[in-house]
Amino acid sequence: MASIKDVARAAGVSVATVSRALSGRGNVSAAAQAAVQRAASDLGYVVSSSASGLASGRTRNIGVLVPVINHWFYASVLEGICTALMREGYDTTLYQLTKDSGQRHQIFSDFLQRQRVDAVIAVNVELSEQELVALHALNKPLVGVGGPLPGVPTLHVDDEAVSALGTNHLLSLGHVRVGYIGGSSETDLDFRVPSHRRIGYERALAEAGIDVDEQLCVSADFTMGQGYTVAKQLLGNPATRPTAIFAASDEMAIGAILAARDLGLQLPQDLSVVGVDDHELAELFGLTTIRQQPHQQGELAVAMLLKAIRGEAPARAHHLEHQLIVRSSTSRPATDA
Amino acid sequence: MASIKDVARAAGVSVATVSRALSGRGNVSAAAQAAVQRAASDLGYVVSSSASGLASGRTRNIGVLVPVINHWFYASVLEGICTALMREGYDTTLYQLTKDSGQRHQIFSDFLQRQRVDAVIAVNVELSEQELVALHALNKPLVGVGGPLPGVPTLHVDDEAVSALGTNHLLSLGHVRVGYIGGSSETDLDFRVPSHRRIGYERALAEAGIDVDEQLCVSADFTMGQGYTVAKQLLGNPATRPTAIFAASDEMAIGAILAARDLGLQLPQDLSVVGVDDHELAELFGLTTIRQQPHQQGELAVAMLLKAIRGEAPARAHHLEHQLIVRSSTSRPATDA
DNA sequence: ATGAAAGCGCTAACAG
DNA sequence: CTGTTAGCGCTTTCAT
Repeated sequence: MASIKDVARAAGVSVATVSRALSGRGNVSAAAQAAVQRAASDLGYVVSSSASGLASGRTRNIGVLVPVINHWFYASVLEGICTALMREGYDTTLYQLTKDSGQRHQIFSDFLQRQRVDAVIAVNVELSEQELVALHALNKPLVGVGGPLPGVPTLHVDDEAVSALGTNHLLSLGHVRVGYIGGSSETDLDFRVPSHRRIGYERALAEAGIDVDEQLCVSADFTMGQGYTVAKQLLGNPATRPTAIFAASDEMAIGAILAARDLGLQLPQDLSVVGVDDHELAELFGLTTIRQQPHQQGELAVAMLLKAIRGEAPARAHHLEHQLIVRSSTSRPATDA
Repeated sequence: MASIKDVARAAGVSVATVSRALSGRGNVSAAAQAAVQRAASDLGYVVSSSASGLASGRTRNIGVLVPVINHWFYASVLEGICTALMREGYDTTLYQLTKDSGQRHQIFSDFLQRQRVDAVIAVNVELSEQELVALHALNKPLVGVGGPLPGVPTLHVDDEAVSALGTNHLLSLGHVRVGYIGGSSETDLDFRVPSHRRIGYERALAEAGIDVDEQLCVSADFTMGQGYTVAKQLLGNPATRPTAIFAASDEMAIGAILAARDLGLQLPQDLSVVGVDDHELAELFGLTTIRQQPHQQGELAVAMLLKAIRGEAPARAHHLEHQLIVRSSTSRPATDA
């Protein structure tokens, strides 16, 4: 394991010059720069993260907090983060923030305290007051993605606008009985998203002069399986069934499509469905949806964070773009004739 | 930020004793132990990873190499790894090994060289000879999950046995025309899995005295979308269509089920389908499958690695259990009458 | 069982 | 622009 001394010797300069040449901090003559570069690559020298971290206080490592990994949205954001960080020479250290309070406590009181990371990205995590305090007490740059976090600049789509758009798409096609599949109050606690989505849905209806029919609003946990289950309930009774459904996630929307098929309903003649996400499966099901781009959200979060680390800008919360993608799951309702 | 000196002072002992008490290395009297523990928690002291790493050479951090994150299998393994490592007080640092050769090179020549990790878990990554050499040159404990890696103890299911089991299930039901959806030669390079799965399929047929019909064997990329596409081809011609399909992943199997439905085929009367994984969606589709438990594979990999780190055991490659889960997607073929 | 002290490998004043 | 040097906070001999 070559050390900085070896490089200094080989390059015929002092260790300080090596440090400067390799880190790009401080002035180094072109000649020295070249000599160092050459010696370093000859020796296969790479700066030790521990030594550098100890001396400088900078680790070139970012902590990422996620509630679950095995889920399209989180995995996509994580990929974006990881890709962007790597490009900048940063490592990504992953902390899964489950429901287990012991584990959570350990993360905030040990893992994040041991100075392994320069900053933290929190993806859609819901924190207790205490946890939030602990996070801020780190005194490190923080960026949120997804759910808003008090005091933390956060990137997320405008959930209310998203669902208003989806609902309006259906209303504009002529649907009047528009169902809603959202998050349960339980998942509400984690995401804060469903309630905003619900509000957007209700707002769109109100603007169209339509009353909310509680019978048409059901809750699931954002998965395809639950989407299927609740949609079957919603669609089972031909007398009360909606002609269209707005689902707060593509996975639930696809569950609803499968339920409709199993009930013998044809899309879009008998039922229109709109989702949210533009999940990788949306196309396969011809699902009309509102696209959000989690991968890109991750990359953006990294960009914001690095700015903060470099002291360039006071990161600000930010609404991300969303876009209606119309496919074959929506059309005008069948005329009752 | 309290340092070890502060703790030493507060506990009335030397820094050496604090270090010993907190790390559990070396002998410490019960009294000193208690005093240190108390002082540390009073001060909210946590060992600095950089300082400890620099002094000891141990980082309490494990590097995980994955080809992609946004995929059920990888995300599940990763969750298992992350959970198990956290339980042991280790951090998880993620390296996504894409196809980009520049990025890959950077990972092996920089990221893994900077001594940030004590050991590496490689999940289903296919390495070049050079990369493999670089990995071994780290001289750190290594464990593989999924695809076998030369010279690295690896955990994985017996792919040949898995597909032989799936195929045999279909044969035992009386199917004779059994199709196969496997990986393409392109994905073969990454996984090495498809070829083993293909071999198991062929072995099962051979043992039943059935010749492989190349017309019935198609390739996809392990996704639902491609599974759908190739299955439509496979099932389109009623004269040549198989009565059963064995797919090398549940996602492809589900794609095949969707294709069959779109072609007006009833499962399991007109077509039986078997997958591999026991993906979270398998139940929704009533898919008969061979379960492998990636989350558990991740946990096991961690256990093996920690043993190696502690110098306890020479980790050995290992076949993991798999299990046939019979659901409603398989039955006897319809009698031609 | 405990303490003193020598590093671990690097960075960042500081002096020139 | 460059070199010297004092730490960064901890671990680990080596004594005692």
